[in-house]
Amino acid sequence: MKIIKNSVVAKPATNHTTVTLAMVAKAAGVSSSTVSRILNGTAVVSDTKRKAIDDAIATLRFVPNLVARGLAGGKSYSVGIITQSLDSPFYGAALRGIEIELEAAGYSALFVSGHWDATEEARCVDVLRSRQVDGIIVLTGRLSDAALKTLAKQLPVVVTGRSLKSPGLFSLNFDNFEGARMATERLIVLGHRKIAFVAGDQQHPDAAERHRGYKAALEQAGIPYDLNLVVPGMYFEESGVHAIEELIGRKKPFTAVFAANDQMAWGVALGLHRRSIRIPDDISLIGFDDLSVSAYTLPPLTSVRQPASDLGRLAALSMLELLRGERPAYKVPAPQVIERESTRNIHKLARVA
Amino acid sequence: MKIIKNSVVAKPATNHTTVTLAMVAKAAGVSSSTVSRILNGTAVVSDTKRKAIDDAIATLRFVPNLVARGLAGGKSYSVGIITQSLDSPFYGAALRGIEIELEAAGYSALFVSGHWDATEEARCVDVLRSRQVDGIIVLTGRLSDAALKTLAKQLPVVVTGRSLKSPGLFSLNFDNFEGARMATERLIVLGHRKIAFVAGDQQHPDAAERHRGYKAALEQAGIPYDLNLVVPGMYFEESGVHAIEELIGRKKPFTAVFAANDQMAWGVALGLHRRSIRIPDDISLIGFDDLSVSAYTLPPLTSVRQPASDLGRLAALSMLELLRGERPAYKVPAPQVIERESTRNIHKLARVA
DNA sequence: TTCCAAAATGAAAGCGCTTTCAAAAATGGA
DNA sequence: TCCATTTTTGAAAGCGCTTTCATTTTGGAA
Repeated sequence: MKIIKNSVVAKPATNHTTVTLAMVAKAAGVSSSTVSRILNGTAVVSDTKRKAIDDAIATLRFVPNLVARGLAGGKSYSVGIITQSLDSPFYGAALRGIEIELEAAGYSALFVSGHWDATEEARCVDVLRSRQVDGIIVLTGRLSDAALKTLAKQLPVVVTGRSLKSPGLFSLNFDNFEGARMATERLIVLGHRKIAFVAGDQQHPDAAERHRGYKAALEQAGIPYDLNLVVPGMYFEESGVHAIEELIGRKKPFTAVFAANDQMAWGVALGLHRRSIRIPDDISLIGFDDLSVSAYTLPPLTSVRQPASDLGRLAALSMLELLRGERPAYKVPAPQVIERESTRNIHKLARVA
Repeated sequence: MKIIKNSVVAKPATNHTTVTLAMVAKAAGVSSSTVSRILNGTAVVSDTKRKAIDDAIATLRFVPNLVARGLAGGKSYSVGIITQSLDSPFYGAALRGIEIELEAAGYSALFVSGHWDATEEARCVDVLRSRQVDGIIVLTGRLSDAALKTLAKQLPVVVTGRSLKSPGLFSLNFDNFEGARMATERLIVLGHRKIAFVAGDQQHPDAAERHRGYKAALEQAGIPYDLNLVVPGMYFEESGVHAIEELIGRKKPFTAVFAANDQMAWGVALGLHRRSIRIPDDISLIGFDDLSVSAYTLPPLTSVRQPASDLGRLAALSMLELLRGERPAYKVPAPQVIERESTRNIHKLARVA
C-alpha cells in the first residue's frame, strides 16, 4: 500500500510539443537574442546566421508565442473593438472593414459587444485593457464623451459616430444630419409634401441628427413640420410595421415615408403591403444606411448610403496611425442618396388615409 | 551647451500608471502569491488578508494582466473562432451565440475570417495558435477533415457543418439533407409538382446536402428529377435573380421555387417581381436558413429554420466542455420549416413559362 | 601590421503572473 | 501544556520573449 512518490510523471504542464525561441537558437547555434532580432528585424544579422536560423525555424516548425512577446515587449499587436452587436447588418460590414486593415498591418482585432449598454461597454473596456490591447476602437456606443476622453489618456482611442477632439483620441463621424436632409429633400423634389418620418431609437445620438435633418429639409422647403407625421421607432424592422399602423390610425394623409434606417424601412414596406398599399405607386419610401440587402428588397429601396465598410477601414487606419504616433486626418465620405425603385414622382400618387 | 544626462526622465517604457499584482501585495502587506491565490481562488486565504487585499485592489484600481497570466499559467482563457465573414447574416448570428456563452464562462473570443479559402484559414489557425488560444471553433470552412484532425491533436477543436469523430474534436452538424427534404416535401404537399431548385455554392459541403434533400423528396413523391428545373447558384442574392432569368429562359413551366438559402430566395423574389410574377399567387417560394430578415421580406418568406444563434451557443458550450476535459454531447436542433406567406396551395396557381 | 570605431553577438535582467516547495502559523488530541 | 498535523503564507523559479549592456568581431584608415 505504499504510495509511490517521485515518479517520473509530474512534468510541469509544459506541452512537450511547444517549440520555443530558445530551442531555435540552440539548433542554429546562436543566442536567443539573435533569433529575436531577425524575427523582429530589430538589427542586422550576418547572412550565415540568418540562414541557419531560418532553417532551424523551418525544421522545428517554430511559431512565435505572441503572448510572451506581448509581455516582454509591452505591446500586444492587438486592438480592441467595441461594437454593439456582432450580428447587426450595419456593424457587421464595419467590423469587416476594420479586420481587413488591421490584419494587413499585422494586428489582431479583439471584438467585444456592448449591446447598447454603457455598463456593459465599460466592462468591455476592462476586458480589453486586461488583455493588453494596444488601442481601442469604439463603434458609436453609449460610453460618455468624458469616459472616452479619460480612456484616451491610457491608450489610443478611435470612436465613430461622434465628433470629439482630445489628445490620443480620434473621431470619425458620418454626417447624419446632412444625409437625412438630403433624403427628405429628395422626396420634396419628387413633389412630396406630406412626408412621414419614422424616427430612430432616441438613445442613439445619430437618431436625433437624422430627425433634425428631416426637419431642416422641410423648413427649407417651407413645409410645416407636422408632429402627426412623425412616429418614434427603435431601429428594428418591427418599428416600421408598427409605424405604418400608427400613421394610418392617425388618419393624416401622407404620400411618402422616410425611415431613419433601412431595417425600419423594410418594416414599413411590409406594413404597407399588409394594407395593400403599393410602393412606390401609392407611397414613396426612403431608408437610411443602404444596407446591402436593400438592393434586393421589393421594391429595391432608395436609401442614404452610409459606407459602413469604409467607415471600418478608416477607423482601423486611423488607429494604426495613432499607434505610430501620427495624427490621423481621415474623413468619412459625404452622404449620398442611392435612388432605386421605392421612390417615385408625386404625379402618379394616390392618396392614403 | 552641455547635454544634461541622467535626468529624471528615461523611466523605461513602463506605463507608470500600470498597477501590478506586486504593488497590490505590497499595499496589502502580503506576498504576491497570496494575492494571486485569492484572484484565482486557488487556495483558502484568511479573512483578514483577503479583506486587506480586496481593499488594496480597489484603491489601486488593479486590473490583472491576462497576458502575463497566460504566459505564466499556460492558459490564455481565450478561444479562437474561425468564421468565413464577419458580415454574413447567418454567421453573424452564430458568432453572437458563441460570444454569449464564452463570455459567461470568462473566456474571450478571438474572431478571424477565412473568407472561404483554405489557405487563409490555415493562416488563421497560425495566428490563433501564436496567440495561444486554448481552443479553436471552426464554423464550417474549407479546411480538410484531415487538417482538422491534426489540429485537434494540439488543442481542442469544435467544428460545425461536418460530422467528424476524432479525439479532441467535436463536430456539430445541422441536417441539411433533411431540411431540404422537408422544404421540398412541403411544396409537394401544397400540390406543387414542378418545383425549381436554386442550388448553393457547390464548394460548400452543405450545398450538396441540400441538393440531395431536394432530390430525395421528389423521388419519394414519385416526381421525376428534372435538370431543366435546377439552376446553380452562389448563395448570394444575385444568384437568385439570375436563376429566375435562366429558368424563364428555359421555358419549362414551374409553380414553385426552392432556393438553397434565404439570400438567394430574396433574389428570386426580386427576379419574379421584375417579371411581374406574384408570390405566392403565381409562384410559391421557399428559402433555407430562416434569417431574421426573412420575416420582413415581401411577402414574408417561408423558410427552413437553421438556428444559427443556437448553433453558436452549442459550439461554445461544447468547447467549454472540451476544455474541462469532458466529452460534449450536444446536438443541433432538427430542421423545421417556418411557414410564412411566400407559399400557397397549388389550386389557385397560374402557370408560368 | 596596428588600432580604433563600428557592427554583430551574447549574457542576463526583466515583463506580470502562477506555482512549486518549504517554512510558519494554527489546530487539536493526549 | 506539548507535539504532531493540517493550513496558511511566502520565497523563488520560471512562462517565452525583448532589450539593455557588455563583449567580441570586423573593417578600414593610419
